[in-house]
Amino acid sequence: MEDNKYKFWEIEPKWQEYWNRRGLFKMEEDSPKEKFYCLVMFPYPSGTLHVGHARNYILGDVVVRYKLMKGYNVLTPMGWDAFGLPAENAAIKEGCHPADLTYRNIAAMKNQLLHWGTGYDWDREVAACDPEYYKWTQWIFLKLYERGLAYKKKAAVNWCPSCSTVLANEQVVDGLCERCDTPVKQKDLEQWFFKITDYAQRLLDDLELLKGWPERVKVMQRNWIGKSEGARIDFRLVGAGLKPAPTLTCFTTRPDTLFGVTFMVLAPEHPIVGTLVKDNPRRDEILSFVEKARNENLIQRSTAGAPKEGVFTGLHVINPVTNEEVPLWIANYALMEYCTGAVMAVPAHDQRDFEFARAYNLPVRVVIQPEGEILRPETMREAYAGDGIQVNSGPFSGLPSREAIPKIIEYLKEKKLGAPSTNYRLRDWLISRQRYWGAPIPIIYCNACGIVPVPEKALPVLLPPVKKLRHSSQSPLAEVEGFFHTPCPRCQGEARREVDTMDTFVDSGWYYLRYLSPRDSNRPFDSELVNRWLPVDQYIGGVEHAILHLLYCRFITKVLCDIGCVKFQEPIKNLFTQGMIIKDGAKMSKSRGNVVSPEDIIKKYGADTLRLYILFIGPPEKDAEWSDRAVVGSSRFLNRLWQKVTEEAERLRNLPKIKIEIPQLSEEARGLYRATHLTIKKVSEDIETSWHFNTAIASVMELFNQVEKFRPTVSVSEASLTENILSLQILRHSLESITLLLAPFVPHICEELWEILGNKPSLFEQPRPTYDPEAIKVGEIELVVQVNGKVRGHLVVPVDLQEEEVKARALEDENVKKFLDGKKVVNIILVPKKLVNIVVG
RNA sequence: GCCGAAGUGGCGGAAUUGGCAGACGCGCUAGGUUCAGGACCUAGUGGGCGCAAGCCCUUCAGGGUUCGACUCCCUGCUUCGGCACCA
Repeated sequence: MEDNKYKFWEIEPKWQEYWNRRGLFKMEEDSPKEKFYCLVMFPYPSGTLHVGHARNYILGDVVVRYKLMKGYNVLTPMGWDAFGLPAENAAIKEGCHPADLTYRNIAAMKNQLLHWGTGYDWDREVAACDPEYYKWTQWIFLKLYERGLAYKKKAAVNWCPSCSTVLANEQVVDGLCERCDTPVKQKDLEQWFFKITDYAQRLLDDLELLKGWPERVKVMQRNWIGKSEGARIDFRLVGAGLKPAPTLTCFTTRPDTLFGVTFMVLAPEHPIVGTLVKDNPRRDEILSFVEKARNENLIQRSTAGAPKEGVFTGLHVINPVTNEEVPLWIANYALMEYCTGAVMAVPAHDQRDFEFARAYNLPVRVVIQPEGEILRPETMREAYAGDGIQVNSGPFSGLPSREAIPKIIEYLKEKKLGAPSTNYRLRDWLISRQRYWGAPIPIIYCNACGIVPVPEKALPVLLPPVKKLRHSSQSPLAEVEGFFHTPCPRCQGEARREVDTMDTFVDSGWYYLRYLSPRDSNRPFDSELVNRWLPVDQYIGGVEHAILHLLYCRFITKVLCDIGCVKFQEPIKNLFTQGMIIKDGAKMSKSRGNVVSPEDIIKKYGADTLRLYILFIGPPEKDAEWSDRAVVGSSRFLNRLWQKVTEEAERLRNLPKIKIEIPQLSEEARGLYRATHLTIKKVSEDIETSWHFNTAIASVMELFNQVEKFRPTVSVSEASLTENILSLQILRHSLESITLLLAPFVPHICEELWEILGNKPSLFEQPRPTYDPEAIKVGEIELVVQVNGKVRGHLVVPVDLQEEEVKARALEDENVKKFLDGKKVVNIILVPKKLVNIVVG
């Protein structure tokens, strides 16, 4: 039966072409239907997509097709996160232009997506490296600049010597460059920043609004923002002979330990250090320590548990509440980036201070005594950071430490010695990159006018062609004279362009807005459309973007909202973070050589098998181990389904339509009808409530196993003609239901089978089946009978049988009786429709 | 160190207002079909005892609550992820 073969290689291109022709994935501009914006994280055009990426896009496609069948007006756009380092590095290596490489990769990856049957509105395609796109990335920079949210400062920045660029804090992992694992160095450079810290509190507060986000992502963002509440406390510096005596302010979350301060430490980078060493007899010692600490590898210096080192300044500060003079040190564990760079040290109650005190023989003073033990400085082996009762704390002695905190803050405030303060770990977003392949920062430096933003109408600042890219320690654009040489837009005098480009996270921070009017050359996005279509109803992507990308999107949206360009505070209503696909116990990567190519699977089994296996592999939010062998299971199932439908099609297609009346069905047909509707219910619930497509598919497989066993009534007698037709009708109903239920998962084969069964395409314009409550009603149910919690028998009873009668029948069961023999029935527990448990003593 | 998630057959995984543990699939075993290989079909498949009916054990370990625990509580172990000299 060669004809009956499941020819996926013919079917799949045919339907892909059909959907495209029919415009199935085009959003309808004016439609009374409810909108649904389904967004998948746009890929970086690296060259090829592996099955891990496929999971992302297939999940998105399932949602899109499901929503189409539910009658939504669906927006399903796709684009390319096309600027970035890898393309530039590859271009240097190959001696070509990154644009050529990028567009070649885009073409290849687009082709992949087409073959997976994932549906997008390709008319809305965007690429971040397209001048028509980055023009508006630059526009966003200008808007932030106008509001004082983009600023330039000299800062010690993270410098990757291998990528020869600055990295954002977020791109430094364990002191190493996120991309190439090179140890990151500190370098002082003039850099552009976005003032995301202004939005720290709002970014934190509004996490509450994100009901449709996974909890773990919100927790990660919360930790990243890192809010700490406490106080700023001023300590007067003495001994330097300076008048007036300068004040050193430190931040603490534990004002309750203030009476236990026995010294203070400054970060080596603290600006006051320069002043302190003047006329200081210890000058050389101090400067050599500072020099050493500043040159120390950032990884070592900023790792918990690293040895505490410092140098005494010879100077003292005054504890504002005790008026006691305590020594001032400079120590490697104090960080200039966090808050004021000065730390009041309480060795008894802070582990780092404790280690430092022990190393340099500084006093330890206990001011909080825990319940049930007495701390003695001489015998302490570590700091006690918990709660307790205040001791040696002047007027606050005797108070529980929790209660002392607000009282001490209040006291400081009254005496003008300090103030309540909130601090965040979040730093401003460093966006300057000394690289070529990114959006140029639209700024001009004029000798006369200073920093001048490029006028909006002069956008885009185009990336100039370059002859040959190479690795260098400065921005490639600094070598293109025709680029940086420019008249000042204000005075027309001689001026210079900024030669740095923007971090690519700026590009991806707003792309979801551009999709609504991707070809509009007059504005970045159409506010009216954007306000109608956003927030994004469903965003799908990898959890690796939980912090950076998603935080930046939220930030940019809030800024645009403040400017009045959009009317919503949060861009993403529902977020789904899918798990990784693991191979041989590790993440797929070219260097590991464990990449599974979707194309290989498609060639052998077809795109629908690929899709089915990826969806069946496990719950989509969890990581899953890829198994080449297990793929055949999905292929087998589709083949069996194909065989069954094509075999039955002949007699089902021309079946006279008779309304299904449950009472007229044979027992077998009624069973199948019921199973069909239970499956419809189960699949709908799995999709709606949990996205557990693996169990949805399993239940369809179960139903299909039952369909294969089903034998329609074939009787010759005139009287049973209706029964014959009805039983075939049920078979047809089951097969059609299976086709409709599976359609979002395996769309090609389902379209084909739908047509073979005598229906008109596209089945995505069909409503999804809903379950018939009548169909799943039953007259009899099976109960479990337990004795002392162990299953001893089963009981089939009418649903509405009286409780007493059910109990009586349970006691009659032969096997149950064996366990009751000679024992006393203490209790009988009856769970309606589930079980009877007989408790014996 | 802090925060979070998870631990169930040979494997991926099912089962949650606490109610038959192991659905579905892979693999494996036996049989059929096939010139052969593959594909396909039928039956079986957590461990132990038994001809069978059935019985005992089993959801990381140990305790607890309950008529009943993979599910809830406590203690511990392991794995993974995030943050980390953040004052």
